[in-house]
Amino acid sequence: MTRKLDDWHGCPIRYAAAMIGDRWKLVILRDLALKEARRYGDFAVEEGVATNILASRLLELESGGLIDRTIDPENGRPIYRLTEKGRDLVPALLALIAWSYKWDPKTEVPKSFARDLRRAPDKLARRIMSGLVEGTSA
Amino acid sequence: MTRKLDDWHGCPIRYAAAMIGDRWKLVILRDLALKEARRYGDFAVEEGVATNILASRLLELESGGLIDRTIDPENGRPIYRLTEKGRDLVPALLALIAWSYKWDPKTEVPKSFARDLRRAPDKLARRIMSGLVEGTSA
DNA sequence: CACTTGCACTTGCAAATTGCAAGCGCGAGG
DNA sequence: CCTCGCGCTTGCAATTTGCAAGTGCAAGTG
Repeated sequence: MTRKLDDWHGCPIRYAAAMIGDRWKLVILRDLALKEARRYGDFAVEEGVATNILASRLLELESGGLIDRTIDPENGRPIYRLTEKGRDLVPALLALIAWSYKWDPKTEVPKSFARDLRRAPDKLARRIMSGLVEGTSA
Repeated sequence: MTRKLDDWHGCPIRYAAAMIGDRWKLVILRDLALKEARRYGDFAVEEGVATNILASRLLELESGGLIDRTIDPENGRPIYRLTEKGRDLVPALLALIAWSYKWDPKTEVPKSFARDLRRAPDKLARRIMSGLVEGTSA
């Protein structure tokens, strides 16, 4: 986003910050990982992103290797998907969800989801991640 | 950071995005959680934050309840610490570290740390978190 | 085939945020 | 007192953001 973010390698948190340290990116990843969003118009709908920002974030995520943009042969329109690198963020996203569940007094995380998350986070993560691999959608 | 971030409650990822969805905040939290940074001048040193940005991020983290600013009676200068809410982010930070370890080709995460992280992440998280509770520093 | 529609962006511009450099206040040390 | 270091604050230029409107294109309609 600013000059030489390329240099933000090395330190793991700095690397993660460069890759996903932006509220729109987190929201887009959420939509891809947990809401089955695949099309441009599906992202950050509730939050109301400006379309130019959305476009630039998608580009950054793509060039960071977190998402993959392909064209749907059925209608010529783009389809966005998480790459393996992007899918690997699921455990981190779940950790954030667990945190928000605990600390956001207005949280909307369903109790059942929170329970699964607490009892067997790895299992839940694997289930979500495998559900995201090619062709297992919808 | 922009208008009505107060409304970013409810959805857990959106909440987390509002709280820590910013590269400087992640870096500051890293310094507090993993590098024993406590003073204004200790934060994001390698990354070179502008001091005005640092000041505003510290304020935001404080008003979000993630950190706590107190005055050191010894010398009248501020000391920053993670609150319980802030400490609870450690597992999420570790998940990000694990991810960066895997995907950053230039990662500087020590192998031994990565091994602990893989073998017993919860244990590592607990160790770090308990090391951060009042008075256990230095 | 011309015409409209829906989707995926792109563009222009004003407003907000960022980064940089310099300045300020204060407690400790000399 | 005077100076120094630390923890910010301020001013200002450069970017980035958000909003609104526009463009290109494929598919549907008559």
